[in-house]
Amino acid sequence: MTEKNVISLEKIKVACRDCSLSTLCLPMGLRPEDIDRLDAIVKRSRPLQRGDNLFRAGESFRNLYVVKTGAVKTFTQTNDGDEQVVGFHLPGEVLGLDAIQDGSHGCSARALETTAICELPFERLEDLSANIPSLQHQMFRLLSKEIGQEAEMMALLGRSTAEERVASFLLSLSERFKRRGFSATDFFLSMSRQEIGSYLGLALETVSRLFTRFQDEKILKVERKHVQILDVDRLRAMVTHQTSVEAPRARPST
Amino acid sequence: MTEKNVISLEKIKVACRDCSLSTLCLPMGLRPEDIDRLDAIVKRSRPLQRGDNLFRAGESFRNLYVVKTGAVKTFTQTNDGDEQVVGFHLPGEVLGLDAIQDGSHGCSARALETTAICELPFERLEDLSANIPSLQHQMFRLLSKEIGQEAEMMALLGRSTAEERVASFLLSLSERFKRRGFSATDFFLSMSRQEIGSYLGLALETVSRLFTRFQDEKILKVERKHVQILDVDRLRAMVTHQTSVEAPRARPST
DNA sequence: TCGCGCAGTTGACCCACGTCAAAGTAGCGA
DNA sequence: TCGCTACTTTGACGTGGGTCAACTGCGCGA
Repeated sequence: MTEKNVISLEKIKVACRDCSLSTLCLPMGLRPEDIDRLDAIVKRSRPLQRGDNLFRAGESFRNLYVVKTGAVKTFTQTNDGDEQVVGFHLPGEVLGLDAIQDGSHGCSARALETTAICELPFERLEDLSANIPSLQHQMFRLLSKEIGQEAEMMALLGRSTAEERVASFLLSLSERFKRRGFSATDFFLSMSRQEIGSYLGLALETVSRLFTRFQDEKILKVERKHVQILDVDRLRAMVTHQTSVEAPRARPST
Repeated sequence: MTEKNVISLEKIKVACRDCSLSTLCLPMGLRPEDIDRLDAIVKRSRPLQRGDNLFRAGESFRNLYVVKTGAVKTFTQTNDGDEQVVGFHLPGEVLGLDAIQDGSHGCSARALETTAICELPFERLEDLSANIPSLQHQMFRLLSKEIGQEAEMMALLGRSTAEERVASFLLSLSERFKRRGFSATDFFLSMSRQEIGSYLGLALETVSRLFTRFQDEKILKVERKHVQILDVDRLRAMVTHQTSVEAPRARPST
């Protein structure tokens, strides 16, 4: 409606082959002609505004969604009414994978800021996968990666202190921003302390206190949503309970 | 080596089409001729004894594994040395799904009791999937199901009290045994208190205390590994923080 | 059959974090 | 510009469950 939206609409109409996310997203590792076949089934709709739902828990499953720009949270409702954040999704990350199983979404997804989305009709994606071996392989990898990441998160929630959880969360964001070409040490949080706490299994006050403490200890500079990481090494050092398999010789001789 | 093992060896050589797990396992929903094609790539090796490793973290990924009889735990090492249990796997459940992504196993798998395994060479499974649409679909569902279950577990670890975790664990085992044709209310735990605690993010003492308390409250009868559930409804009532989406109208009017 | 060792139980203690409360602050609509 | 609301910070307090320690008892091997 505003001029800004018109500009966004132009921007999001980029084909997969020209998209800056192609090394992170589904097309990763596909041949150019296969990327075009994938591109042909992708729908690119109007961007979501902060607070808009992408889908709701219980809705029937038709599409996978990829974040193109912006950020999305996924969440469920607990029996006592309040929401449980299940994940945060940055550009290039896929949503809806848990819904393939029973044909309906197990969680809701809502934009944390203005967000552009690519929509992938799953039935057509399945057809295409059966015809493009490397796409099928890529799909399996994608699903497998999600399983591995969730297992890591389970380990974090099961074993770690509040300090480790917050440190781990910040490092995860930092690395994901970096891979997307943003600063690894200076970024804005699009989610509230409440949402971070819900995701990490902590009270929002605990998250706030840790941000303050990290700032006092010159590890971070925090001003509301704006975070600067001043000492990555000390953050890394906090994450001791992390599963030790995936990062062998992380610190060569330090 | 003993006569028992010889008998087991006979038993495990059952083809998929004759296997009692076929409604739980990968062949679910496949046409008989496709089941036979799947069966042709399945390897059935000698059973594992308690404590034997099926695979170790870091080993290169070749196969998916399905538990045929027995039970397996998957686990990682934490940086401070001790083990973190990631999952327990009963007959019909698939292991190794997280390894598809980067070609090596992110966790180790060890038999909790004498266990028979079906081995599925993943490359051949991929080829077959590309040729049998319903198998590809089944693979996607399988991976998706794992994602959904892990998300549920994350919610449990993030929000719940020790009581809820133990109740939830017992209900999960109960339902899984029931689907496999065993008693839902009378079963043996093949894992130690330590392992249960590690899985649930609790100290082993806390697990023990809760078993004792549930017994005092006539909800359970526990004698070491032998558990009898006396009052399922009260166990269910404890699991209040569970995500409310997947079980609508669980208690119609009660 | 005995004795060792490990799994499980139980008790005592205490601390990390949740809860409750209140004050400060940014952002937004009228 | 003001004032409302939602978010964040900070403090005070209580407690669930972790930790340490001692005891019990089953199961296995000699």
